[in-house]
Amino acid sequence: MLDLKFIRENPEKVKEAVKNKNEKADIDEILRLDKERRSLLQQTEELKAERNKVSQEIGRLKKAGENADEIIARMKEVSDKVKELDEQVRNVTEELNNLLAWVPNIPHESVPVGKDENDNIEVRRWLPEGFEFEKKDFVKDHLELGKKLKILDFERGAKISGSGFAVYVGKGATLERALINFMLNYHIEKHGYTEIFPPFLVNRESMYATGQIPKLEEDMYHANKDDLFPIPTAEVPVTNLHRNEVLSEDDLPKKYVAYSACFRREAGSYGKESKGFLRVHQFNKVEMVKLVKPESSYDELEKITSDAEDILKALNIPYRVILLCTGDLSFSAAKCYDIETWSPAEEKWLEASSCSNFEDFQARRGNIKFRNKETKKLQFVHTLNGSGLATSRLMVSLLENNQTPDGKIIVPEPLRKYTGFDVIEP
RNA sequence: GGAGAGGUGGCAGAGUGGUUGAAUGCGGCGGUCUUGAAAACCGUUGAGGUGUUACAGCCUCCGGGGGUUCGAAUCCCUCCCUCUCCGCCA
Repeated sequence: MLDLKFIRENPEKVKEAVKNKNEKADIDEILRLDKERRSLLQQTEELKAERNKVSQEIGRLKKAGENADEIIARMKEVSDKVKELDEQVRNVTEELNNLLAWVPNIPHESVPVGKDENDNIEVRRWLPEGFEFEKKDFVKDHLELGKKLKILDFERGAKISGSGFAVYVGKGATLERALINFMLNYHIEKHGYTEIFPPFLVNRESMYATGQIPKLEEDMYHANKDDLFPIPTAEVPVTNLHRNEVLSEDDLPKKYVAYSACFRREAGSYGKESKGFLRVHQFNKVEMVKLVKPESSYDELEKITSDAEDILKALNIPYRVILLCTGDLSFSAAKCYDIETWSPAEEKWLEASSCSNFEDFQARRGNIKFRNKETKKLQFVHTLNGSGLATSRLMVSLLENNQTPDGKIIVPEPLRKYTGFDVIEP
């Protein structure tokens, strides 16, 4: 959520952000409601001030045993009027908040203005030694590999749950688990994150705070009876750990890493991009979340991105880092890097990580503050998160890049102590 | 699922209709003392909104929402949450 005061004072900036992000929040209507609300507020507050004053006077009169019937009758009228105005204020405020919930965060000045993913900018790429883009004859895609090696079973996933659900079998399951453990331990030991194992179901307030609601509500699963949402990412429960809290400045930055399954309806997305692991309704992800002081959030964004990259370097997987343009930037983010890994079979880059700075957008929605030692004032923290990383797309690159001409998969060295085997063969 | 207790400021904890935005303690901040620190002592210390060049002023907030009343932390309704005991259960 943006500060209403900021919108009031910088309507053009906000409108530009809405336009550049391909959103459609009605800023003029917000300004109109804001004006109306403040005017109503002024009227009620004046009446309330009078009521408070006279009510005290009534108290004094009664204590002195004097008659106050006449004043009480007059105050009854004032009170009724206040009630009427309060009702109006309530309605206008609700309408205002509903609109405000649809105003996206403003992109950082370093974010290129653009329409869609075609305007994103590649900032760097990293390739293993001796890597070649040219497709080799023996290369199979992850579906074929998964089937031949009996480690992935999408047919049975579809049977028991529906399309877009994977079953990991045997060494495939072990490899998945190894990846998760490897990534968690790496971030804990080498990057100093604190591990969180969060609930996978969260309430509506949590979904609102991180910005999934209202805009993306249709993409979320929902347990109707209890109004709980299966999390689309561990970002939601972990960022919400400190919702409605005042943190000490000494506690910042907070650095958390969490494994979770992630659940997404992916409503309306189908076609080419959806085969096998490229788009699934449930996948595993190790997520990093940081709560930091505002002045350091952009340095922290670079760090969180490089923390994610370290995993890929350790696993020797080719990747590139993309700076998203305004049109491709998510609703809540001010700046975001995507990390894409190479799929030799698809011959394209697959998004495996997204590292974002939300500045105080989520913190304002979730009311996450800290006490600034210097100014002694309360201030919103800045929140960031980055996938470190999502296993599904990573698994595609991992299998495809480590396959041998005779159809085996060589397990990357760092994973072996977690898998207990070096190779997967038919 | 059943029975009971409770949700008050950063924390603990008083307060049951009229100068209570809220006693007291802890914590925080500032100071005195000290070579320095601790202890002790003194002072100070909630948030949001509106408004102002800046102050001031005013309004709201005692889990959320609604109601009664001239006036609500205090009374009523409703929802949520936490804890204890019992039951069921991976």
